[in-house]
Parts: sequence; structure tokens; C-alpha cells
Amino acid sequence: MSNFFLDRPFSSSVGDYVKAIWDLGGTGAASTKEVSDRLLVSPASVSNMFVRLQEMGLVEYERYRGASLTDLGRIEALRLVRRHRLIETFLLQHLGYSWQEVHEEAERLEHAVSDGFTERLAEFLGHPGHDPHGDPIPTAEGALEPDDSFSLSDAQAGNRVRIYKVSDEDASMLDYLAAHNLVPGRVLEVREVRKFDAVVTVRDEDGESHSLGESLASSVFVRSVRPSPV
Amino acid sequence: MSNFFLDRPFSSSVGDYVKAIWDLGGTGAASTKEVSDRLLVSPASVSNMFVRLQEMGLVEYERYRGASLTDLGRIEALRLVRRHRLIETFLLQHLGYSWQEVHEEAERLEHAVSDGFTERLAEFLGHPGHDPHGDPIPTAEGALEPDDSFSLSDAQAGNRVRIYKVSDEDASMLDYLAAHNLVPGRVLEVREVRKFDAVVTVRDEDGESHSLGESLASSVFVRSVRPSPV
DNA sequence: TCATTTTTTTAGCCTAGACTTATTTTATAT
DNA sequence: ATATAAAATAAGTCTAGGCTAAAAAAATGA
Repeated sequence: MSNFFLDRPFSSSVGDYVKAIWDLGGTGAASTKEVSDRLLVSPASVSNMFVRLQEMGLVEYERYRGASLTDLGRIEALRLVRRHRLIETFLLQHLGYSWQEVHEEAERLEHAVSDGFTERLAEFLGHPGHDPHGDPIPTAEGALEPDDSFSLSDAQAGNRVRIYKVSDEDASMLDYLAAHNLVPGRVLEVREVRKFDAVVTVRDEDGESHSLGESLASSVFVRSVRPSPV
Repeated sequence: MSNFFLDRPFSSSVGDYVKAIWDLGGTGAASTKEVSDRLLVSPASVSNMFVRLQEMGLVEYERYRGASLTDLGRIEALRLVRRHRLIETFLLQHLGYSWQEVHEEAERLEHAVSDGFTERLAEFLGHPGHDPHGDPIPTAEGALEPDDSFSLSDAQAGNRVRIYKVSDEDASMLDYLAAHNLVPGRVLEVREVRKFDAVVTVRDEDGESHSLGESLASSVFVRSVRPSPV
């Protein structure tokens, strides 16, 4: 006699947990500690929430063994990721936000907007496939482009690669990379990947050389440029 | 030794109460019942919240006598009203929202955005002075244009008036008025204000006649057009 | 003025989602 | 194999913000 689906939307806390599990969780289950560290809440709070997430059908959870998303949980996570990346795109491209500022604002907004807003915003933005630092935007149906990029630290000298995305972990790195035009889409020639100090030297399309230390190089994700598209 | 001001931002519940008191409260204090009806919460919850709002310095409250905003409360209310009206403007003008949909979305968003977002959005929109249905947008400093408009129901036959705003209480009325181009800025000649059934007949700038029944006429707010701006 | 109705408050309870402290389980390193 | 360290859970507490039911105050109208 009732609301089987279309029930209640999930709270923003629940969303935060689901998203955290999602982007930790490529490999199996997310542990209490990992989620606790990421969300800056106590491990006890995470244990507690894992039980509730399971009751909501969002994760499978076994004590002492961590939680992994169900199909429903994955769908919910991708909905939030879609929102987040579309909102970031809007803030950066149309409101003049810097990399520094954008993450926090998007984090709050993604819990407040409706699906209707999200789709109208996508329309407004021209249905972008990637956000400004290269991360793919899931479709409204929950499909996510597979990501086969690898870090510049793992590239081979002599290869030609195209920047696929730059990590958004550290905003000041993003600013540095943007200032030197090391942005998604750029093609680079890898000149040297030095064993000793992990410095990677590349040459860009304009002939500019860049030497990137370990942390910077590992923030740039690339894909091989296919030999020749004849 | 501490955070005297700049403490914590107010919760969205607190914001809802403050805003409710604000737009009830032209005349003195808002009663428990009025707020309860508007926010769809029990009177007991309102009583309870009035005490807390007073502790936060947002209202003055005396038992059985209602709550009225302090200066701080008024500032907070105007901040939210500014956000709300800017967001509505964006949704209507850039995302293609209809009058029907816009209010609910803006209501949720106004609690999620930062001051920084608000000002960037104002910039994006070209610092509008009024939202699309004519309500004035408070400045970032909290100044609100005085509103000396009156309802078309109270107009005198023979006068020329300019539409200042249309009430946003009923979205379908808004759609009707918009479809007939009875929007803020239009100049009307009042032909007849009928005693018996309160029907108001006007002629617009294009010579079109409109007869508006009581509820429609009382949703249209106008100001006299000064005789001649020589 | 006094009885009745309306409004408001009080008291007690509930839920989500945090927290801390103590205990238990699992993992690690001798 | 066992001692220790790390991680997870259990138990109990807290706050915000709701709720209901009952009591008290104010307003209304005969």
C-alpha cells in the first residue's frame, strides 16, 4: 500500500559516505579507517553509519571487513559525482572561481540541487563530457567513461602522450599547471624520466620544456597518443 | 580569548524562521501561529525556536507576544532574500525554469551557497536591481529599495500606472500574467474598477484590454506614473 | 463578567548524526 | 606462537530540530 521506490532522498551525510566509499573503493571494500580519514569523522561514527547504509541498501557490510557499494549505492554515487563535476564546471567557466575555491562550494551545492537543476545545468553548459581538470562526467543514466590514463611518473621516455586529467587534490598545483598550460588535451613528448629523483622532463606542443618533480608529475595523468591516426 | 563574532553560520532551519518572521513582520512581531502556518511546523516547535533565536541574538521575544527581528536578524534575513532573488533570477533567465518550478529550487539553494557565490552570481547576472517578478533585490550591504507600490485592486479608474511587481504566491497566475505580457515595467491605463465584483479593467501600451478578477488584480502591484517628467 | 475558543507554552519523547571511552578483533613482528 | 599494535565495534552521551499531549494564558462574544 505504499511508496516502494521514490521514497525519500538520501541525506547529505549519507551522500558523503557513499561518495567516499565510491572513490576509495575501486578495489573491493572501503575500510572504516579510510572513510574516517577522508571524511574527518571518528571511526566509531563510520562503523555506525556503515550499518545504516546497509539498512538503506546502499552498501554490503560485514563487521571488521569494510563496506562496498551495491548497485543502488553505485548509482547514487555517480549521481552525486555528475552533479559535482557539472557544478565545478559552471563555477570555473562562468562564475570565475579559482581552483582553490571551487571544490568546497561544489561540495555543498551538490547536496542541495535537484536532478532537474542538474540536467538544466548540463544543457546550459553544452553537455560537457569532462570537467575542467579532465575528469569524465557520468551521464544522467549513470554511465562513466572508463579511465585508462596513467600518471606521468609512469610514462616512458620517448613516448608521446596527451594529458587526460590533472589531479584535483592540491589546488596550488592545479594553479601552477594551469599557468604553464599543462592542461587536459595538451600533447607532450616525454624526454626523460629520471630514476634517482623521479623528475620527469617533457616538451609541450609549443616546444617549451618542463621539468616536474615527483609530486607534480604524479598529479598529471596521460594517455598514449596512438602512433598515427591514418 | 575567542570567537566573539564570525562564529558559526546559521543553520538552514534558523534561516527559514528568520525569513518567515521578516516577511510576515512588517507590522511588529510575528506570532507563533503565523510562523507555524507558514513553515508547516507545529506551534510548539515555533515556541521552542523563538527561544533559541533570541539566544542567538536574532530576535526579541516575549512569551505570548511573538518575536520581532533584531538588527542582526534583519541583516540575516536580507542576506537570504538577496540570495533567493538572485538565484531565482538565474534559474528563470539562464536555466529555463518556469515560475512553477523556481521557488522550491531557490529555497533549497539559498541555504547552500556562500556569500562569495552570491556576489559572483550577481556579477554574472549584471547586478540586477529586481528579480523577474519585480521584487527588489537587497544590496550586499543590506539596503532594500522601499516599496510604495499598491495593488491594482486599489487603483483609481482613469489613472496611469506602471506594473512594479507581480506576486509570486501563485505560480499559475504568474504564468497567466506573463502570457498576457502583464509584467513589471508595463504601463497600464486603468479603465474601470468595478465595485460589485472587484473586476479591474485596464488597457496596456499596445491597446489591449484586460479584465482581471479580484484575485488576479490583487496580485498585480503598481505605482502611479508621474504626470509628466518634464 | 464569565464561559468558551484560540493560541501559546511546557514537558516529555524521537531521530540523525556526530562524539568519547572502553572493549574486542584482526594484523604484524618477533 | 605469542605479544603488541592497529583497527573496529559497543556503549553511552550530546545537539539540532522536529513531534504530541496537556496545561496555561489571552482573546472573544454572549
